[in-house]
Amino acid sequence: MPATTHPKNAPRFDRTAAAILDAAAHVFSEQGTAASLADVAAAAGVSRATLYRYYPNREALLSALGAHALTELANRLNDAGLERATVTDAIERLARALVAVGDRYAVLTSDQCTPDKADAERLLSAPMRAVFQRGIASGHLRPDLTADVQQQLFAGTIMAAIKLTQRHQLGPEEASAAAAAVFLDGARPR
Amino acid sequence: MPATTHPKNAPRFDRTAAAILDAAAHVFSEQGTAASLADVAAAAGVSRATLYRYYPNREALLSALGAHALTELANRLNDAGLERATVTDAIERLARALVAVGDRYAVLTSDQCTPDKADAERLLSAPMRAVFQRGIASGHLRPDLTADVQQQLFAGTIMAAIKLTQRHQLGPEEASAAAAAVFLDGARPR
DNA sequence: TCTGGATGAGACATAGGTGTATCATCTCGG
DNA sequence: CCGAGATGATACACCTATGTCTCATCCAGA
Repeated sequence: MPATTHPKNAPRFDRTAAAILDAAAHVFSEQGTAASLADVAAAAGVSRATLYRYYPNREALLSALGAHALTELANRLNDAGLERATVTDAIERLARALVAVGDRYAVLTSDQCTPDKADAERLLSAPMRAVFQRGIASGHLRPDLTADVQQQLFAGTIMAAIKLTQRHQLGPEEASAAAAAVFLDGARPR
Repeated sequence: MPATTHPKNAPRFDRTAAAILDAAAHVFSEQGTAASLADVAAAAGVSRATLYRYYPNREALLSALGAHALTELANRLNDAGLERATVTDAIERLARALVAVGDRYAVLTSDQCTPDKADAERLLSAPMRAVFQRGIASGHLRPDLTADVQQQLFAGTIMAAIKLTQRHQLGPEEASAAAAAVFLDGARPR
């Protein structure tokens, strides 16, 4: 029973909850997480009172949104089978997954609004770090830079790719491919 | 007469103005541009009333800060002599300049607070774009990605480098070097 | 030393967001 | 068809930040 979609026949409660969450993702990614909850409610086609019935305060909404983003991303990373793939492949899949999810949740990374920091570490940071560490150990990634540093630089490239998609300069596919290509091989032709 | 430093013998007016601007850069880069002006005043060692005497409202302060960042960056880019250098050298100098200035003004990029968009274009975007366009034309940069796209990806790498310095994981020198190295040659060893 | 400009402290009105509560209305499922 | 739960509209108190104003004080330069 996939909970990722929002079927019409789902209980009304779940549907409005999801609608609010979607609206929050949309509004926050455009105006920043400081946007008024009134705007979120309006974007969800719901009164302000209803929003507060589902999420008693801003923190709860932000936290729920973070949890939603986290599980969606974790699912994609699971499906990607990072540990069974080449380091190169793993990084390309990582790029695809992060860009696909990130264009709606990128704002959440700047504000520390992770529902549970341990979950984020376990579901995101750890698998990613594993890829970079494996890459360095196997000689597929440069040994002169820490796994952590390379991960940060990769993240920066991904954020740029997300911006490119948000400005409609590139589709998600091309953007993630460009990011992975430049990160792996550089902007200089071989 | 370099205006970049704040000499003790400068008129008191200029000194406090600069102190407020410095404090604003510091506070905003830590708490985001939505931080309270009371916090900025406190960080500047100045009363709230005084801050308002110098900058009548938040927008004026933000605008002045943007102008300050812009001129500082423009000076560095001028000194870098980008057009007289190799594309590779130009990119490395670009990285150094952006990281050196950016760790205090990075916040300003997310919020559109540029004093004058035309100035930003003329002083920053244009020189940078020139480097990337020249690189593609001369075969020093990959031809399969637009100059604009490569510039965005480079910017993302720079933002990551700035974060690395802010977290004290790397010094500004190492961070900009790492960013330039990965951007130019990729994370994969040759 | 004297004085004018700069400052700090604080009061003040305003605006906007937040979270709570109430009540009438709607709507969907049994 | 009917009723319980969901919703919308609205009012409310509260808080925080903003921008303005006044007045006493301070300090540097003439």
